[in-house]
Formats: sequence, structure tokens, C-alpha cells
Amino acid sequence: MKRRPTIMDVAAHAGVSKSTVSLVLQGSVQVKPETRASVQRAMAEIGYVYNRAAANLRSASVGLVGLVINDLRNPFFTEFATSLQMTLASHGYATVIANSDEDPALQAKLVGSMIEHGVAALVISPVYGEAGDTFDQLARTGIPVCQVLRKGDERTDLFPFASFDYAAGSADATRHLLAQGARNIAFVGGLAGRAITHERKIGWREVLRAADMTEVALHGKSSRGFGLQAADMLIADHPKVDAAVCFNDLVALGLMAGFARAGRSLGQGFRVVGFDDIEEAAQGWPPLSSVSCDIAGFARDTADRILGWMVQGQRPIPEIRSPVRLVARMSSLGQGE
Amino acid sequence: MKRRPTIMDVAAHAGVSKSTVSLVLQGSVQVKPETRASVQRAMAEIGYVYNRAAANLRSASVGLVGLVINDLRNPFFTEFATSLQMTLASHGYATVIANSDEDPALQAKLVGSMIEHGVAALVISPVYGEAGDTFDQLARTGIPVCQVLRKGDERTDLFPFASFDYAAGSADATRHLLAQGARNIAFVGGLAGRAITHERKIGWREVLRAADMTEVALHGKSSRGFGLQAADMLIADHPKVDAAVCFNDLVALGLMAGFARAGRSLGQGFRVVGFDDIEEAAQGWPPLSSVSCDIAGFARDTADRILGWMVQGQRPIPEIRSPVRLVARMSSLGQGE
DNA sequence: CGCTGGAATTGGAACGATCCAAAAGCTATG
DNA sequence: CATAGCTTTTGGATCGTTCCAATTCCAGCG
Repeated sequence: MKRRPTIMDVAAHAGVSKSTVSLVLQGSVQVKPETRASVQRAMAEIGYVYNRAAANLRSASVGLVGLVINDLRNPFFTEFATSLQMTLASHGYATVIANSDEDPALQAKLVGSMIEHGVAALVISPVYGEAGDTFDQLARTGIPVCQVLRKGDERTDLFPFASFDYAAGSADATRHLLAQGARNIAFVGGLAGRAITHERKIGWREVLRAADMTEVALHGKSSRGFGLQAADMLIADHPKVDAAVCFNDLVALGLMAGFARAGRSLGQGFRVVGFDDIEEAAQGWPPLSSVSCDIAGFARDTADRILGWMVQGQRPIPEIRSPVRLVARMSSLGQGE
Repeated sequence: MKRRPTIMDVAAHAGVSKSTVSLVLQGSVQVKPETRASVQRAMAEIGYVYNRAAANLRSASVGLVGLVINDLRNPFFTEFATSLQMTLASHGYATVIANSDEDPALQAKLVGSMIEHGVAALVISPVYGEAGDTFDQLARTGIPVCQVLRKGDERTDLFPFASFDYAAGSADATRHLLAQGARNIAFVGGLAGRAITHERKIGWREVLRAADMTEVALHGKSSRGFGLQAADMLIADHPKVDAAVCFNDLVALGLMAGFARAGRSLGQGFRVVGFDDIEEAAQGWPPLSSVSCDIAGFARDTADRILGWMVQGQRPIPEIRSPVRLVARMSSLGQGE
């Protein structure tokens, strides 16, 4: 296996010095056009490829951005990761994506590995619980770090946080269900005690309290599987519940599947609103109402914030909330009338 | 912003030479334990972080593996990417993931960027159509490249190809539907003329021909949306069709949603089998029969193959097919009897 | 023809690690 | 106590770029 050609080989082939080749690579205006052409011909002839690692040895930073996600199988995060990666790519940055799988130890290892690889910045959706000294380590390196969607460290001045305005979203969803005639609205999904669960629940609770209604909340994993179980629990233990605001679409879809399984499908007056508006929400049947989060736009904004920080040194504001929008579909509207 | 400490700073702090520090970093057995300890203390004190880029300047290769996927939003690919990334991470490699979004030009750019970043190997699920000189460029660099799930270049001796035994899977699915009493089995989904569509269809066709049955095939995008449309088309134009083998689960789910929308839900004798066995297949309602592809296992195998090639220089065999397994669920079994 | 000044090119010193041969420190031995 | 034979440690060269100061080139001018 032959060694890959270097700038020196190109220089020899073109009969110039390595410095001239370097200038050509950087598109400097002060090389004579003929020289540039001959260098470029030489590069093509010997199949030269730029060695970014060597180049960046001087300037640190390797044009890499790290992305650590707690659950990459969740379509919500996938969509985010994809959009972020594509936006960064269009600015010439490659993205190192890693899945921490909700494991703090693994997260620490991944972050360490990324720092070693010299990522220029890091975007992280942290795991819950004790992150150990992961964030301290990040603080020491001084590279730009943005927290998204979850807050793993309270020092948002160091690690600016961006997420959605979940409370407003769940309030909207609850008001919408009320307006549709629901009288007993449960909250389903989300692990108890977690920040996001709290946020997505608080809007629902406020509206219910204002309307002086009883609160039924079922907490659990944010998965389709829990939604299925929750349906049975509601049917058995809370027969008066006639609507649900779900922690996310997966739970909502599971809940609907559960009602279908129990033979209580459409047209029986049960209304569901999900959260996240994943693609499937619109395309399943019945279409699921959902609080839409424009993840792609959020990802683009995140990319811009991190780029601004990396390139121009503008530190983003510590905490930002993107607006959400309720999309009403059949699962919450007057059904099969 | 202060400079990040180097091996020299550690050496000065610990009162040894840079070479000793380097030995400690590599866990050499031939440094005295006390020396090792004092070096490690020094590293901790001044907050040293290893600079992999510099280290690998000599040995090329940066402990990065590139992964280029044509559609990262598709859960099938997400699952693959996630498992691959995690397996590689456990071997100390970071994964650069990029989404080509079915765009050959973008794919070429991404591959170029990865080569520049010095990836040690590349795993690619290529876009369809003209890849331009992307593969030639890869061949020149000589880095290990595996094609997975799709074949973008015929030179499998250079770019070994791994996928699933789709033909066997669709034959199994079709036989299963026959055994369940179906008499008119359509094939739904998959863009016409594509290799994968062909593979997933060929088993179905063979079984039908052996049973001397008419072939109805509807081709289109492999999405939920097309499944919805296909349901209407079947109901309108092919009322005798009583079962379908679908190109993938998304189409199958769309198809089921479409039948539900048209009021022909369960218990009306229509049977569906999907392909891929994504998580949702088991957890939706009704549970979807599907040809299961053990993506996680496939991803681990791929990781092992690429690691073997990178580390020990063992080039994998040119073409390999992983077995698939039919998982029969309610969507194809005797329903609501 | 010698000089000047801007444009184009070049050589050498970084960058932060690894690797290697050589040096220095240690016994243990004659 | 010199020396052989270990174990540890060390200095320099090296990887492929960029950056900077210095040099060369060349046209124009007195």
C-alpha cells in the first residue's frame, strides 16, 4: 500500500516549492495564474489529497463538530441530528455523531474521545442524572458547547441551553381539547421527576386548574410500549378520562394503538394530542394531533449559534426557547360524526 | 483563551522528558511505577488533554471511521448507524456520520470531506444513480471501504458489499401468505428498476409463478405516504387482491393506515407483510408481520469486518448476504375470527 | 545600465505527538 | 571497583501542513 502523496510531492512534480503549493491550496490571489494551473495539474496527476489533520495541527481545531445524543433511535433526535449535520456540512464542517444511549459513563467516554479528536465545538443533548465531571472537563478545554433539548448542567452561561417552549405547547393542547368538548383530560407518559416531563406537564396542569378539573397523570417511559400499557390502565382505572395530552408522539401512537386493540377505536369520543409532530403523526391513521416543534428549523438555528460562537466568538445567550405550534388532526377533532 | 497544554508542559511539570510522558500515554510497561504516577499527577494538575490529531500525524489515520448514509431519517438506516457507531466506539473509534440525502453531488462532497479528515475507513450506503468518480477517488486513497445495503459500485473486490438475503425473505413472506389462505398477493412499494426492489420482489414472483397466480405490483416511493395511496389504488383498481408483500414496513404501515381510512380495517381478510421489522412493526396496532433483518447484528458484523480490514488487513469477501427471518404477527394471520 | 518597488516565490521554523537509537541508572558479578 | 547486562530515560528526527520573513523576479524609470 503506497504512501499517500504530500504537498512536497506535488511541489516536486510541478517544479515549485511546497510553499507555493500551500498558497494554491488556500486559493491565495498572489500566485500567478499559470503557476496555479500547473500546480493543480500536478495535484490531479499524482492524485493528491489534502491532509486536514496535518494542516490543523498548527491552528488546533480540525473542522469537526461533535454531536452527542442521548437516544439516536428516537425519531425526534434523528431528525435533529440529520438537519444539524447537513447544515454544518454546508459550512464545511464534518459532524461526529455519537449515541450515549442514556448511559452517563458512555457519555463521558464519548465526550472525552471527541475532545481528543479535536472537535471545534460540541452540541450535546445530555443524559439525565449524574454526568460526573464531563462538563467540568468541557469547561476546561474552553471549546464552545451548546446544550440542546435537555439541560445536563445548570451553568448555562458556560453551556448555553436551547429548547422548545414546551409549557406553552401543552397549555395550547389542553385548551384545544377543552374546546373540542373533552371534560377529563389525562397526561400520559414522561418519567416522573424529569425536567422535560415537568415542562410538558405544567401547561396542562395550569389549564386544568384554571378550569377546576381533576388531574390524572400516568408516568412512564416515553415509548410506544408504555402508550399501549397506558391505554389499558386508563380503560381499567380511569374510565371517565375522555382525552389525553401525551408526553410525545410515540406514547400517543402507542395509546391509540392500545385503544384500538381494546376495541375502542375512532368515533368513541376519545381524543389524543401528542408532542413532537414526528413524520408518522401526519401519515398514520388516524392522523395524530401533535404539538409541532419544527426540529429542522431548530437544528439550523443551533448550527448557526454554534458556528457564530466558533467563528466569530459570539457566545449565544444562555437560554432560549423556540416557539411550538399545535397541529390539530383527526385524533383530537370531532371524530366519525 | 489560554493555549491547551502539551506533552512538553506535562514533562516540565513532572520533571521528566517529553519521551517519558509519551511512554506513559501509551501505557508502556517500561516506565517505573513512581515515574508513571508522577507524570499522571502532573497531567491531572495542569489539565492535559491528548491531542490525537498531532499523534496521528505520523501514523496517518485518526481513529475515525466515516459513515455515509443515503437517508438518515429512515429508521432502518438510523438503527444501523446507531449500532455501528456504538460498536466502533467500543473499539476506540469515533464515527463521522453524514447524510447524503440521495444526492450524488452531496455524497461526493461528503466523501471528499471525510477523506480529507483522514478517516481510517468508510462505510457507505450509496445513493442510486451516477456516483461520478466518488468510488474512483476512494480506490485511489486505498482506505478500506465497505458498501452496505445498496451497491453503488460493481467492483465488489475493491468495495466489498454486504446486505441481506432479501429474495429469500420475500419468498418466505409470500409462502406464508399463501398458507394463510391468500389467493391474490400484490407487491407494493419500491421504485421500479432499482436493485433492492428487484431483490425484494424476485422471491415473491417466483412463488407466485410456481403457484400460477397473477402478479400485481405497485411501485413507488418507499414511504408511508405511498402506502396510503397504494391502498386506494388497490381498492379501486384491484379489488380481488387480498394480501400484499410490501417493500418495507413504512409502506406496509401506510397501506394499513390507508385501508383503515377507507373503512376496511381488521377482520376484512386483507393480509399484509412488511419488510425490515422496524420497532414500530411490533408495537403498532395491529402488529405488523414483517421480514426481520436483525439490523443491529448486521451492523456489528459490518463493524467487525471493517475493523478486521483496518487493523489486520483482512479484506472481507466481496459479497455477503445475511439471513432474514419472517416474523408473523396479526397483520397476516387469521384476523378477528 | 543601475535602481526601485511591487508581485511572486521560497526556505525554515513552527504545531504536538511518536519512534528510535543512544545514554544514563541500576544491580549483580568477577 | 570495573564491567557486563539489565531497566529507564532521553534527545533528536519525523509526520504534512501553515506562517513568516526573506529572497528572487521583473517591469518601469531616471
